Amino acid sequence: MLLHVDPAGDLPIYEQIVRQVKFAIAAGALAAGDMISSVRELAKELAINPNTVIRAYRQLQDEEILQSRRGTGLVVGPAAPETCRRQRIDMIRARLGQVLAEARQSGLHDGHVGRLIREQLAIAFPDAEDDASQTPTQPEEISS
Amino acid sequence: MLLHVDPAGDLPIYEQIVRQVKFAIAAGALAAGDMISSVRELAKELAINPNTVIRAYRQLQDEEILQSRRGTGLVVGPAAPETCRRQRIDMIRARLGQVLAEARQSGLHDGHVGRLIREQLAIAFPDAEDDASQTPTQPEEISS
Amino acid sequence: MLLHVDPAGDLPIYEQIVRQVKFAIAAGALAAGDMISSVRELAKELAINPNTVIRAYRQLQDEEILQSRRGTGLVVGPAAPETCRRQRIDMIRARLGQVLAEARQSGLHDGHVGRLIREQLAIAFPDAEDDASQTPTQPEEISS
Amino acid sequence: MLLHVDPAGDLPIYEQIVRQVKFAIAAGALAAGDMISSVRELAKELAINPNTVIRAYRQLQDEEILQSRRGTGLVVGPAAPETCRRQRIDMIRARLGQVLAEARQSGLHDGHVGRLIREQLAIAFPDAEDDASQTPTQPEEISS
DNA sequence: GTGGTCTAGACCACG
DNA sequence: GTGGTCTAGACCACC
Repeated sequence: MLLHVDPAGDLPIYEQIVRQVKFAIAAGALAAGDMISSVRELAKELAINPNTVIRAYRQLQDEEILQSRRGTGLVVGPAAPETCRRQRIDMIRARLGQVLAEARQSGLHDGHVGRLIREQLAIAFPDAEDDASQTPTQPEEISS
Repeated sequence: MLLHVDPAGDLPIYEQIVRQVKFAIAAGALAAGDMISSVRELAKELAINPNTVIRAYRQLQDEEILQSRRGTGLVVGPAAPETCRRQRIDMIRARLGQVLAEARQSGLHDGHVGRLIREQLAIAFPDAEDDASQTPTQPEEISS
Repeated sequence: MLLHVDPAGDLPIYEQIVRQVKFAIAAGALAAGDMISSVRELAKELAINPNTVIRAYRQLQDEEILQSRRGTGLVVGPAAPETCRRQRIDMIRARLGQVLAEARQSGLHDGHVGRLIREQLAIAFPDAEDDASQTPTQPEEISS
Repeated sequence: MLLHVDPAGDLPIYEQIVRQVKFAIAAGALAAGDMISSVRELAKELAINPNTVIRAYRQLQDEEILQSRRGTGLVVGPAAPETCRRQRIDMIRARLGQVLAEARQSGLHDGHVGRLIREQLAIAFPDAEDDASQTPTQPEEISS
């Protein structure tokens, strides 16, 4: 399992693990029934304490993303792929909603927000031919 | 000053105050030179610990958004409106960038993201005629 | 908060805490909005490690039984009483179903099972006038 | 031998085997002197580790439910049927006592509990005309 | 004072 | 080998 954590990030390490496992499942890198890295393995790989991994795995079990096979290890649950794909959408939607609501609350006009979105979209998805804004907008200054 | 605080929210209370004051200034609800609620007043109004208000005001002073006027109280600094407007843009831009980066990392295609953006934009800015996507997009289902 | 744990019991200590808190809420000893013993307090009271209490409290938070008020402590969530009362019923129902199913699977006749039930019922509810069943009780709804 | 094991269940696999063998003997499906599946056979049939079967069989030998017949395999011991029938009663009694005690501890009234019992009884023993209790049965000995 | 995160290490049951 | 529980103690942010 190829995952990476940043001990100095704003999210707790265990949360970073939880999210990355979910992303891996959502993206299909882990399928239902697959075994996941053992606690000790992952702890060594990430150079963190096993308890931190245990905590992440436990949360995933509580959400029924992982299932414990006693004495054997943890496997991806049957409903996990669908759950993870759904959660991913919901999370993005919620966070988009938050930031847009804040944008409005702070007095920003829709025009400004649209420009900001196109700008960031172009950074995040450079390969896509600017899909949300196929109008020939000249890259004007984005000011207050 | 009409601000509202959620003690169960994900952000610290003092941070919520800081942001809302900045938003109020950016939106023009508070102008340079205006006086701001006293610590005791605001603490009572929001039913929170005065120390929390003090901490928020102190941070605003450190950023030169507020200025102490001896014997009178705190007033909005002369450069505050411009500062707040600039910060607001930077913040929205940064958060948009974050959420879009995560969307990509989680394996979402640009098409999905575009739909989600238009969806949330329509919620946050219901009056604007859907500005970031002036193409005649059919309102298809947004699924996985 | 009057709770008691048995470190030698079959259930983990943290689980015992979780259940007893739920029982206390279901029974009305703790109402929505009430603050709960602090982690350190309870840990000292029960002579166990604070981490064990934290784990129990965290699980209760995950189930939205408790809510965290940053810097203040944990309070009983608004929906907790109803949730706990419902869970209590569901748990008893499930365990009854299990043991009865096992009784049948092991070849026990309904007559035997009936006798065992009356016997244990008389022990658990000695004050109730005999077993709860030979009266022609109208089959009302089984609710909270 | 028709037994079934759930690797994700709450009981250890070896315990599940032990119980099911005992149940089969108590119910008469296995009689004294009958041979039992070999370790390898059962392990293959259940798709589990032979060590797990060994552990289950060993426990059954320790309880003198099974006896080793040199060069032949394991057979059901002479006293096994009676032992299993007795244990079955004791187990059901104990578990009933537990769940009823918990019901009381959680603040449930005897009326609720009575209803729950009748409800689950009707599910577990659908053929018996309602619950076994409203007949004035003389409290005979509870034997096999 | 409060909860929250992380580390370190012991001990156990299970397969 | 696997996960699970518990202890001990450090450090942090928040109120």
